[in-house]
Amino acid sequence: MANSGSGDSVVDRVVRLIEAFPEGSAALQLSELADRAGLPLTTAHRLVRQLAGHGLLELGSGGSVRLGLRLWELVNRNSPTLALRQAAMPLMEDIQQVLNQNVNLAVLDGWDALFVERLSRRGSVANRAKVAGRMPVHLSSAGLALMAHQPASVQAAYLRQFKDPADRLRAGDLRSLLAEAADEGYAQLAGVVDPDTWGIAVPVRDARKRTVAALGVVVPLREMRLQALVPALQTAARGIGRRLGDSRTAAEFRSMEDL
Amino acid sequence: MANSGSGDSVVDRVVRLIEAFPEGSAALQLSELADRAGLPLTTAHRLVRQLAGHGLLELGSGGSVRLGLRLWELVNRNSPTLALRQAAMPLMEDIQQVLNQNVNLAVLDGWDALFVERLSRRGSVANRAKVAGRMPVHLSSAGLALMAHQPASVQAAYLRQFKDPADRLRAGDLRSLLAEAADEGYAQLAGVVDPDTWGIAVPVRDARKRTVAALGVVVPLREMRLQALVPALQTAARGIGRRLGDSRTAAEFRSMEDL
DNA sequence: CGGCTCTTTCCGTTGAATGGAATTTGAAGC
DNA sequence: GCTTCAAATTCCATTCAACGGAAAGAGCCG
Repeated sequence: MANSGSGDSVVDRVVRLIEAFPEGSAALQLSELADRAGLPLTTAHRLVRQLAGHGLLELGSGGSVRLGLRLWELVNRNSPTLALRQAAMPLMEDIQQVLNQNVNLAVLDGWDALFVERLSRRGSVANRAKVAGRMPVHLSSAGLALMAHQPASVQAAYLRQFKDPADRLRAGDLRSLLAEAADEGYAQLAGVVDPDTWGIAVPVRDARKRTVAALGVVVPLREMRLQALVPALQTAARGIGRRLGDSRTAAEFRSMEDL
Repeated sequence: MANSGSGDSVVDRVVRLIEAFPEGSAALQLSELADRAGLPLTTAHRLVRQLAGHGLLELGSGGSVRLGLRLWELVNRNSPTLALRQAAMPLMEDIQQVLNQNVNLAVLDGWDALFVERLSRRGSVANRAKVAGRMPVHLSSAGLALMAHQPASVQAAYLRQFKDPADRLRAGDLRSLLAEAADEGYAQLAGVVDPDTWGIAVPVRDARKRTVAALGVVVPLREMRLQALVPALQTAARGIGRRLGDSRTAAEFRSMEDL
């Protein structure tokens, strides 16, 4: 064989290599990495060495590989969420101080809510819904808040997913959940991660009224007081939207290419 | 011509492309990106499209390119600094609450301090020393604290840089600064960014006593009270080191390959 | 509308990427 | 200390994916 026995380009392989790291893993053995990326050991070895040469990966002793500090730096000094996070941070801190609850900020990516920032309840150690974590739209209040305010075409495409026989029921439920969230201006959902918590989220709109993010809190069931939470969140969300106004964030969602 | 007219591999080019984004830029024109990366327009175009296909880059309307959400996700859910930041976060919050000052956490990368986390003074808006920002070792208290506790070989290599005629003076100054920092157990430096602020940083050591990070604060000159700050920082730094104990962070610094 | 700039497609050329085989390294077991 | 086994690493002949100049398309502005 020669250039790529299978039908994928070098770029494809590099991407697969980076994607092959399982969530939260510190380091991987080269052979395991090759395996996970579906690459011949030799090829993986060559690519890893090249990437490590640029600092995007780092080689530990004994063939262990992990993401490089340089890559972290490049992405984080320039992340697509930077403007959003900068706009949101002060207001998220306000929420955290006033309500003393876990606060989070998510954007829509495909059919998931992707959490881009979070602040923990003071004193809490629990670390659910980590930064850079995902939750399916229908399993998170943030996801529902985001989807409820998407253009009709996106919602339709989303709901089409659930047209499968077994899920028939779900589609109806979801549709009304979304409608309700759209009407009320917030989404709520009994905690899926933890049965004793409740999630509430509101949409964050930019100057052009497009929903670019969701601002949410996770509260213990017994401390749940919608009357207090929702207005606070909505006020903060508007504040974020305003600060977002000038900077050209856009946060274009990748919509249905994924299928 | 054929495969790579110049002498660089596909991987090299992809890396150059990602590195070509200037700090904090939202989006770049394709042609400008090609220019900055030193790639023929056609080649840049092809690579960008491939990367965008995987979500590592995103294409805006009109040929604008920026880093993709997917890349941000992959790197941040799995960053090499994750363990360090998780260990440090609660104690950084303590410092922030107790002292009410800007707190930051840095690691050594080459001859720079790379800031991996920061908390702002309550109510402050100033956003200096951003996350993923760099400061040369000799211009930051964090850098000095880190370098002061590196093995002798690393320090020697570092100081060798300043052996150039013009910098002759500096080498001596630096050497004594480092020695002092090592003796005292903390480093201080009059604000370089802002003339009215002062930086103080202490080393964070892991279970094997290796200095893996620096914990620092930036305080207004008039609020400078070493007696109060240093012990608080040192206590927190020890706490971080302890929490780091089991998780295998290592944070191997890339030392002198850079020259 | 014509001139300009930037993006995108086309396509023949060719050397960089490839991966099986062989070798080395290193850790665990006897 | 010696053997075994699994891993990383080096070697190298083969060949197709990457390359990039040229040309075509897309916007934009005066």
